[in-house]
Amino acid sequence: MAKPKLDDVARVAGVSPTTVSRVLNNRGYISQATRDRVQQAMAEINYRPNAIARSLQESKSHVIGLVFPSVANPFYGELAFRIESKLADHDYKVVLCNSQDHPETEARYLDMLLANQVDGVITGAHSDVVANAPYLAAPLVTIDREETGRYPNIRCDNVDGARQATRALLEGGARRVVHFTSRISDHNLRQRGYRQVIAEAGLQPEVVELGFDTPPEEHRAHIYAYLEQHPDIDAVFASNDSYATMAVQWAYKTGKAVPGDFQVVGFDGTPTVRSLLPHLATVVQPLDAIAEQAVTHLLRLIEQQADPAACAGKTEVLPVTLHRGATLR
Amino acid sequence: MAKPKLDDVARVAGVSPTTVSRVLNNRGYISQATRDRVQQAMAEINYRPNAIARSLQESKSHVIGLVFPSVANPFYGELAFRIESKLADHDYKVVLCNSQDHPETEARYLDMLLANQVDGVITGAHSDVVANAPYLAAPLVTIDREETGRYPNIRCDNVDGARQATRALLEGGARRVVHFTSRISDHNLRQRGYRQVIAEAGLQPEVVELGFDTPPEEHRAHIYAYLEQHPDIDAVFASNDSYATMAVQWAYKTGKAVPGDFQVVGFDGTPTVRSLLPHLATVVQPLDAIAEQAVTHLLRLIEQQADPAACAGKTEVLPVTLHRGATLR
DNA sequence: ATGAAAGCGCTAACAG
DNA sequence: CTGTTAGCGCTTTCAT
Repeated sequence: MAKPKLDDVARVAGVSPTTVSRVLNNRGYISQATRDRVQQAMAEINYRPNAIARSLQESKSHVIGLVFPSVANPFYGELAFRIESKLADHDYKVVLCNSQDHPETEARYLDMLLANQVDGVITGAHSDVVANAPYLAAPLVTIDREETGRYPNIRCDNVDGARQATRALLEGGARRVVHFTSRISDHNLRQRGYRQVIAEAGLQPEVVELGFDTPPEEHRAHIYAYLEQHPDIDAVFASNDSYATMAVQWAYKTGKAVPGDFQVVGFDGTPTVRSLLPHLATVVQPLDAIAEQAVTHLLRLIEQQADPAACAGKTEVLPVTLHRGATLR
Repeated sequence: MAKPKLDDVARVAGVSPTTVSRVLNNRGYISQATRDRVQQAMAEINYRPNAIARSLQESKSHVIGLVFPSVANPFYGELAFRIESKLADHDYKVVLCNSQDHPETEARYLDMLLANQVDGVITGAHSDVVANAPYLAAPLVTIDREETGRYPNIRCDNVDGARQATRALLEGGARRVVHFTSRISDHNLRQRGYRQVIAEAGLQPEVVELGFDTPPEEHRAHIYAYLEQHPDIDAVFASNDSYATMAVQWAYKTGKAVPGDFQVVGFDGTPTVRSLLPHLATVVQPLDAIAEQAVTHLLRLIEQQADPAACAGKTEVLPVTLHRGATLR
């Protein structure tokens, strides 16, 4: 037989649909007797309310869209896990979207999410489509981006992290520190921190761009080749732990002593990477705080219907910590 | 102003809602002139169909529930990424659920998903709630479980992987191979493969249970303590790469030569781990094939309304490959 | 080729 | 305390 609906419960219990709805939502006055009869009827026919019909009625889906480059990347995987868990505590579901940093993919996902009447969106995508979309129908919070002036942004203190990392390398005696990054940009805050400290030390910055959507093995080849060609580089500050690990592996392969001859610091420091590679020095992002803030901000926007314009450019910058591991002198 | 609805388009275009619906879905006959007028009206008021209303009407949500222990774990993160991408190609959305292997959490998620009228469920959860639920309203496919007899299961060849790993350790000269696993069980196929090869070699199996929902650092402590107390262990077969890495780290710390004095093989071999730790020997699961099969099976169940009973116990066992790395002699 | 009316499953006025 | 009625936004008979 077909799925029982509210009307079926009403019929079995011998009451009106309204009454059933009332006991379901615990609204209004109902006699204990009726309540019991209704509940019994529900149990009897194994009734489950249809959330879609409800959503249509209240024009609220209780769904949040999560747009990330890819949860295959532990940084986003960890974040997605935390965000989903926290949202679940508030009875929100999460629709997962892996944009792979393709602008068109991102745009398609955004469209899809809006068509699905999501109550909000959290995005950590790199491309600019989502974060620069004109004001959306749903509240949106971005993670780890430069300010857009449009949507709130939650991120760690990238400049400070980069400064700490670079300074630590110099204090360890590095004379030539290269910075590997995905994309060169003046807005890139990790790059900015690196450049600051390098300049303060009277050195020349050396930033190598590895590209976003190229496969990991190309990054590796690029890193190896660069280090090969510049043998007097004695330190690497990488904009993520994957690049950092590749640099360390190159050093091992080449027979360089780490951190004796060659120091490395990465960025992100997810639990996954720190457990797998405890010796890797890295700037640790406060994943939990980021997730917490993103969720809190979004829910505030959704629930108290805070004025989006007011929260527009709001940014939350969370502190990082340097994990010194054993690739730093 | 409020979101434009289909009726608004109809009014602007000077036609009936039915006609608008027709051009929207490309159904029935409509004159080119009308079609154009309607499309223009849509563009004019920036109309987007409401997917929720549609879902209610067609009683089909185009949503798949994905229940995993946690996408913070690269194995599930990678799988989630692939599954979501493949489902997106077929216009299905994914609702993400991290059950953390808590049976009650899993049960709650399942309830939620059914209330939300998902068209199907894919689960890789360890606990038995989902996989042993009585026949559900929606098709369900499980990943990496023993057969339930109820739902189709997609998995890699755990027995073969374990056999290959254990055999490789023995061929490398190991005399005492311990197996670290999450949970001891006769149904555990990796354990079974290990025991088979150990028995064939006339040795005693040695299986250590580390527990599922304990934090990683407890696993590490447990592994270190066990190895400390049994100094003549010269090889480890771990049921995942996290345990394997811990064993390797213990060996480094203790000054044992790897693989000279101490060999290690893990399991899973996700791209993440292989990139971070290329030297770790591990049984590589065919992630892409697993995702592909899971999606294909599920869509088949959903779309051609294949008889669930027919597909019930169906299992798909995919081949693994041993990555020898450098922790294996 | 187009429209009127009914209904997907539920909730919210408004009565009583 | 409970029921009647209308409607969320869309699709779908059934007419015309």
